[in-house]
Formats: sequence, C-alpha cells, structure tokens
Amino acid sequence: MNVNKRVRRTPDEAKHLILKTAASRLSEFGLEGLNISGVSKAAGMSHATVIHHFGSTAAMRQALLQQMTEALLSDVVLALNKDVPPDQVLNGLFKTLSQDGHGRLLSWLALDHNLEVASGEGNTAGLFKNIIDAITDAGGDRTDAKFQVLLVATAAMGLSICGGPLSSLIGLSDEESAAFPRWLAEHLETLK
Amino acid sequence: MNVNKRVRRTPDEAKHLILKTAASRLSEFGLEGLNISGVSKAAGMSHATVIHHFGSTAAMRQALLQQMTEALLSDVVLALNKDVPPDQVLNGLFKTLSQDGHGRLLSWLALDHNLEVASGEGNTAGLFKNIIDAITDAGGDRTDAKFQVLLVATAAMGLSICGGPLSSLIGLSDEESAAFPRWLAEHLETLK
DNA sequence: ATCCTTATCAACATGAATGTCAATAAGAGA
DNA sequence: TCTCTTATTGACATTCATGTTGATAAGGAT
Repeated sequence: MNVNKRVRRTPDEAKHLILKTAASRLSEFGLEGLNISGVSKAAGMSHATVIHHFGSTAAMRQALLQQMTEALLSDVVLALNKDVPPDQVLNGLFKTLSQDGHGRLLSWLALDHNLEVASGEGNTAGLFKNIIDAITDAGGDRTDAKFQVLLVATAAMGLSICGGPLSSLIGLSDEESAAFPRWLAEHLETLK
Repeated sequence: MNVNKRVRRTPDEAKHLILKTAASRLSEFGLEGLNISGVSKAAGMSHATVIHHFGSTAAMRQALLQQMTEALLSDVVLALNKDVPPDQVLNGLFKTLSQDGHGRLLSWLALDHNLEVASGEGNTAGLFKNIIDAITDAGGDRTDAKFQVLLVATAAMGLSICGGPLSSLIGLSDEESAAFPRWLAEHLETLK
C-alpha cells in the first residue's frame, strides 16, 4: 500500500503551482471555477494549504488576475517597444490583445464589478498615449487615431471572446479566419 | 402595526417580476448575482417562491438568458427587416449589438461554458447570411463582406463590454465617444 | 543527530445557498 | 357562502465553500 508521503514545496513553488492550476480552471470553467475548494482539489492539495499561501479566495483571485494583467501589459509593451514601424503599431496591438486570452481577461475584469482592477497605476493611459502619438506622428488627425485604436482594441477583444462561434456563424473557413488580422491591417492603412 | 398581507400574483406576473429583478441584478453584480437567494430577496419574496416558479437556479438563469437572447435576435431582425438600405446594414448591426447590454449578454454566454446556449436553432446563421447577401448585392467580394461583418460584430461586442473604460484610457471625450459609431459607418464605406 | 521553522493536512465550526415539505391564505368559480 | 386550486411562506435538511486550529512532518541549519 501507499504511504502518503507529504510533499513539501517552497512557498514560490506552491504559489506557482496554485496559480497555474487556477489559470487552467479559469479558462475552463470561468470565474465560478476560481474558488479555493476547486483549485485545491485540482492541484492535489488540501484547501487549507491554499488558504495558508494566499489568505483567502479573494486574495487568490486577485493574485491570479494581477499576474495575468502584468503579462498582458508586458506583452503590449513588448509589441510596441522593439522599434515597430508606425504603420504596424495597430497591427501589433490587435495581435497582442487577441492572443493568449488577453481579451478574455479584460472581459472578466470588465464584466465582474466586484473585481478590483489591478490596473498598472495609470501607466496604461501613458501606453495608449504612446500608441496614439506614434500614429499621429506618421501623419493624421488625432481623433481619427483615437478612433482607430478604439476600433482595434474592441475588435480584438470581441474576437478573443467569441471569435470562433462568430466565424462559424458568418461562414468563414479556417483559412479565412486566419487571414482576418492581415485584412484588417491592410484596410487600416486606407482609413488614414 | 402592519399585518403582513400576503401578495398573490398570477404565475405570469410572478415570473415577469422575478426575471426583471434577475436582469437588474445580472447587470449590477454579474453572473454571480444570478442566484435564487439574492434575486428573491431583491424581489421581496421568499426563495421558495422562486423555486416554485422556475424549479431551480439553473432553470431561472436559463429562462432569463433565453429571454435576453430572444430580445437580441428580435432587435437584430428588426434592424434589418425594415427595408434598410444595404449601405446601412452594417451600421444597424453595430448599433444593435452595442445597445442594451446585448454585447454583454453574448460575452456571458461565450465566457461561461456551463451556460447552455439557447441559440435560435440555426436561424441565426441564416440571419448572417442575409446580412452578407445584402452587402454583396451592393457589389463587392464575398470574403470582404464576411470580414466586414466580423469586424463590426466583434467591435460592437468589445465596445459594449468595456467601451467606457477604454474610451477614457484612450482619452476620448464623451462627444468623441458618441461620434465613434458614425465614424465607423463612414469609414466602412471606404472599405468596399 | 538535534533543533527549528513552516508547509501541509485532518478535523471542526460557521455561514450561505439550495431544495423539500407541509401549512396558510388569496382569489376564482360554483 | 362554500369549495377548490395554488401561489406563498416558514421551517427543516442537505450540501458546499470558507476559514480556523492544532497536530504532523519535511527539510534546512547548527
């Protein structure tokens, strides 16, 4: 028979394992899967352990969503910093927002009012300002630039949330769906 | 003192009151506010009454989401049936999807996998086909038309979910935000 | 080896949500 | 007025998630 050997992780290992499991459950079951009992069971530990490391369910949620938010911001910054040609800024923003469930994260944050938004202390506003500056520098009206950013951001979010079902409803083949970002990028040029 | 007189509603009245309260709580607290105890308390009745009329929490949710889905489809059909000029089809679709929390409804349905989608038994696909036909009839490539529909639908959803926060992050004034749909409609023309 | 920190867990207590049941009363029809 | 249907409710049982506590053991330090 099996002697129940007790595993002992470092605090960092434990937190990483827990957050990894929580992220998996979030994408599978939605926000309602983000509870201590479910996550602890899925991670193969007792729920008391999770509470020991995070303190409460709310704190665990907060930690996961903050981690995801930081990943999102990091990706956005990455997509913009490596001297991207100005005419590719919107394309990069779109691709980033529609990747890795970033759009879904934003939706969860926006749809659930009781989630405290772990916004990057205002530097996100500066981020958008940079994007708009980049577009405007290439020539064009400032309001037009803002509208373009808004269009790209909202479209990327919508696509990230239910792009699959929408594509099949509309009757887009897989190849066509894959070509959509390129189409959008090309036509954003003509918008200027 | 007040003799607690017991109100007696018709089944339809009761169901309408419950669903109305549930809708209010849904928009205020998100999906987690859609439980029997909260709704019954907000509606001023015992939770046993809600169970009597709907049977279970899941059934109540189902009823509400189905009602909202029907309202959404009805609005979309309405926006298209009244001999809309073809060049206004996309504009109408956008306005409809970004109104009345329709986009948020679609997000909830898409984000929460355990919600059985009360889809309109495939007639939604026909609906989109009509839209695309209308655009293509006015002249234009079919794939382009599909892309336009996808862009409009996703943007409307994204705007409906977090248009407010995004607008302020981007630095759009209220007047500018209000002008966005018109801007999009005008520039959709140039996409053809 | 021995000690010490602490990650882990079982057991308990608590509270909230769900669903059941029998009793009550409101209103319609005879 | 009387009867019958049933909407409504309080009380109860059950399940589940949360958080606490004391005990245990894993692993590093001395």
